[in-house]
Amino acid sequence: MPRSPSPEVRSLLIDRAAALLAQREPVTLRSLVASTGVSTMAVYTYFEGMPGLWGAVRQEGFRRLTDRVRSIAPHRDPVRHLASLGVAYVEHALAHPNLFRVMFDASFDLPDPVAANETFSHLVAAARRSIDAGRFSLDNDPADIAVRYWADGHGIVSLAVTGVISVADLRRHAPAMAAAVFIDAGDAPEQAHKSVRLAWAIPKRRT
Amino acid sequence: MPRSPSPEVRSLLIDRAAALLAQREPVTLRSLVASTGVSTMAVYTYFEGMPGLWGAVRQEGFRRLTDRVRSIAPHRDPVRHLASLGVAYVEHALAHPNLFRVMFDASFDLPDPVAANETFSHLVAAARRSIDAGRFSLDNDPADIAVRYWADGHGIVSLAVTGVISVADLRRHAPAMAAAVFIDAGDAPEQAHKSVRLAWAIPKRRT
DNA sequence: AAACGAAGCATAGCATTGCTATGCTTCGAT
DNA sequence: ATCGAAGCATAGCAATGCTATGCTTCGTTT
Repeated sequence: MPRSPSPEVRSLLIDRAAALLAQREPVTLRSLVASTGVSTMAVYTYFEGMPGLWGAVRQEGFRRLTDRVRSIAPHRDPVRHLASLGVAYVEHALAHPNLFRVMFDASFDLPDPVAANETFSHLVAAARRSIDAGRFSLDNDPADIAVRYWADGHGIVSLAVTGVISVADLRRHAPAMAAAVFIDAGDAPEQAHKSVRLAWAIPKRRT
Repeated sequence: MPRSPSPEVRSLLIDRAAALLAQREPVTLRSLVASTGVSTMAVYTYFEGMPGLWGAVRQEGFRRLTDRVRSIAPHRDPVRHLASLGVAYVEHALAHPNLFRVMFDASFDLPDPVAANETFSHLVAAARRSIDAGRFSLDNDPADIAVRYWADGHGIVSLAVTGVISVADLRRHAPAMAAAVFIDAGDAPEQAHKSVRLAWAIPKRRT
């Protein structure tokens, strides 16, 4: 049998790619392996080439987002919890803007729909709890609310990450937009605004 | 004095880049000039390199969007007009998905904030008319409504273009999301839904 | 009208990119 | 102890964006 592959090398390369990305340095085959001790062939052994590496980096981005989302303790106010998920999404994108771009870079033909699924399922679950708690109307499909809420946050974040609007505008508009989605889902305006305000007031991680 | 530069070559290259993009073929320096009769140096004469070309392609994308937006005759119902602008945005992105991606590709350090301004000003104007007509609350800032409406549409379109959601889901959610923004701005729910429904019912251009 | 010269731009060659070919090394199975 | 499949280092390939160089063009000048 062969020499066993070391998962360490794999995550080493992914981490280095993420680091280069964060430093705004070009992520090339040779810059990746530089100062890692491994040769360029490792990228082909573990990722079958650069596109495969990008796919892995993308998954890593979703994994970090998922970690962040999982770290949010469910709140007794399900709408506040849902709002907190949106905060996590925004903070993740602002903390890792280049990683965020790679995550949604459509130049991959591998749509990799699984990567985002866990995050999405958290949204759906929170939406369902909000319905069950009587905050959202019973005729809502939790998945529909989740899609709209996601699209909502994704849009304002994307515009900020691409520089079309400022981060200050993002922070100004995002809470109001979230509240609008919740109100549209049937929540009472005052309750929606309160839940959103509390969710956004929590101090954010810098990671 | 020199040989005068020909704007024809400039737009020829931009159009060819857009065409390659639409055909999902790689846009490289040499593939650009192939079968155009000009040499690779033309790209440096007119665009100072590939990044400059990408910037020009991006502007071209916004120019086409602006053309589409300008072609929308103002409606006596200002909210319906505003909704139609959103429809144009969605149809533009679906008709030219790769161009849409380049338009919002943040790998350019040139934010080129002017490019999107005309489209944005149309949104602001329609929002202002909606306020003046009494459809939206007087305490709204038209620019705020415009930003939120844009972010709203941009988000759902981006998720569709990157393959996270289907185009069918896009068409299902986009009208409801638009209506939610309008209702949040103060419009009566029934009127908002009616204006949106009529705007989306108009047959779309294929361009 | 003839000469000048600045700018367009065609050709050729450069460093860097992702990738492949090749062979050495490692290490579990027999 | 031997074999062989897999890891992986080295070297070299075509393609990329870019630069250097010089020819061509054509408005300006006298």
